[in-house]
Amino acid sequence: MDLDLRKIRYFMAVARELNFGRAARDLHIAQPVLSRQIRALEAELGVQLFMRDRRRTELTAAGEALYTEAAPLLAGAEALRRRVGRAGRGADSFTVAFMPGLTVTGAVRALTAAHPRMTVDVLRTSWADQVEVLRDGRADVSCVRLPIDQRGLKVRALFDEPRVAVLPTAHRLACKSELHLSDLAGETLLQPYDAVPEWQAMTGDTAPSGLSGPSGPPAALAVEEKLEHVAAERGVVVLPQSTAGFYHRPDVTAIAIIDIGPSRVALAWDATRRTRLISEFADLAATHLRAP
Amino acid sequence: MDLDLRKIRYFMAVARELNFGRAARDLHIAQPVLSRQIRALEAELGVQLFMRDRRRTELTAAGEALYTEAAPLLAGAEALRRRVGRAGRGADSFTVAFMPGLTVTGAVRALTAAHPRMTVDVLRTSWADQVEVLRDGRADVSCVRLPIDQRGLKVRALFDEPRVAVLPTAHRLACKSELHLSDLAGETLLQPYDAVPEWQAMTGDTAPSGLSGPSGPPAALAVEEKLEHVAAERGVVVLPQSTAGFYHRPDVTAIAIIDIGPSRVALAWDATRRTRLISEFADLAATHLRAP
DNA sequence: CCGCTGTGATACCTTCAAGGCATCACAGGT
DNA sequence: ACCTGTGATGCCTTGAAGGTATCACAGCGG
Repeated sequence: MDLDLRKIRYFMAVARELNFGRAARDLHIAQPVLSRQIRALEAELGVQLFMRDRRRTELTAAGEALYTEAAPLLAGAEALRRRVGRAGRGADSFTVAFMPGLTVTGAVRALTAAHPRMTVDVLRTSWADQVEVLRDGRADVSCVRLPIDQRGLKVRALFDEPRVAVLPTAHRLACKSELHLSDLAGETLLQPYDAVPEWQAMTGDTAPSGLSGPSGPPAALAVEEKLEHVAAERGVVVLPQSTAGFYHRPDVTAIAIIDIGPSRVALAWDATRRTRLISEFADLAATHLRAP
Repeated sequence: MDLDLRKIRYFMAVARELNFGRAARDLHIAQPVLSRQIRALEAELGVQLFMRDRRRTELTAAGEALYTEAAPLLAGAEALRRRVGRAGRGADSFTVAFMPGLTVTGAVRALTAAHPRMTVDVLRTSWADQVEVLRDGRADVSCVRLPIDQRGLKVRALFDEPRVAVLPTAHRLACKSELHLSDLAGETLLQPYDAVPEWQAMTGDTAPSGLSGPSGPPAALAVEEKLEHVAAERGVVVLPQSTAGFYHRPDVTAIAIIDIGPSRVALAWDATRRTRLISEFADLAATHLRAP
């Protein structure tokens, strides 16, 4: 009758690993159990999900469909449990997530003033988190930097801000008041190429999403770590102005790049949620959040 | 670990009925089973969902939260199963839903031409269905008449069209070429007031959503039924021009109302879905679907 | 006051699905 | 020929979900 979220979660593990044994270990169950559960799921859906070939396991078309569509369902279930738990703890609360460098205080203050009996929480996110917190219910709205995967979300643009290059203070360019992107030719970019599309156009570099430099550190670094690498003269990073301005250390310098697309900051929320408080906060954010 | 959709469905039944016995009968299970399942759900969520009072059953705040948030989750599960089933049947297909009176042929033709190997289905909806089909996966896009509940959906406006009054052909106004809303003062409106907001402003009538007239027939009539009532001179209805034009019968006449807000037609789709085909169809719809 | 009715909860049993362990069947490599 | 890694089968145990019978209690009518 109802489909079983446990089985769906099992399926997701197998689809990720494409290997029943490893997936079973990840799930902390025995492999035969997993085999049977997947067969049961296939029977229940009336559809074959995997092509098992004694030697390798592959997704069928139906399996692909399930793999892409099931993630939001599981996230939705998690979000539901979080929100109900919060409602049960009696707290009429509202959580605003934000990326480091963005300041949501003004809008949060205004919301608190409008609803004195409500608890307004804030939650710091990272690049990886900024949308996730909406899908799993940890936050009601999230102040994000575009681009994001907008599926399942409503997004409202707040403001644009210039992007800056962060250089070692000792760098030959560090004394300039502004830069063109071409000034950076030959520098090593310490971040995934797709974070700065113009870089790719300039250098022709198309490595998927690793860091440049042959032995570069792994991707998805925290901003603090990136700055550490810059200070060590291992390369440069390009950041939104407010992000770079948020961390100040004497050994690195941020300089505006004038011929590069701006970074856009937006407010995002779950498209299925109630609208009252969220749209109220969106209005407040639009008036209180501006480029620095 | 994972929450159990069966229990959620049981909860929804109890929350609807606010009575364990009746809910159990609706679910075709015994009442003690339902009591235990709800208690188990409460234990699992760590939250009380109902205030049981020997005499009546009421939702707690957490229960309210669950009641409003669980519906999209259950619909999403249903949609998932539908889509996977369809993918399993091998058909790479795309389903376009539409309200009666709207003609989607042009856009469907264009999509078929662009993807000759894909099956493009169409699905007729009603006012009650037009959004439901998206939430439960019966359609990929739906050509709707606004306003709709936009939660969980993306919406793109297509065109506006005038609204007409449908009168008995024998009516004193049936020979006019156009009407003002005030011409209809004193007529009986055979549809929910909120379908025509201006009517409410004109007459001061504020009955919630029943039909006017003391012994009016029940709400949510099909268009054909409304026309039948009009022909029987029991009152008038206000419809979008294309809806009225779609059904022609000699005993009723449609006349444009010139001082009333237009009816807006839009394309809507599930906000969580993949975007490729949908946005392609949205572009086709924007160019091919126009006011008649 | 007593008994009737409708409410949800409890007790006890049965069935079946989910879990574990041991083992099999088979494809590739050494 | 043997070993290794793969997923599938067989058999057992446990626990959850289902059922029936019954209880405890609030309200109502006589």
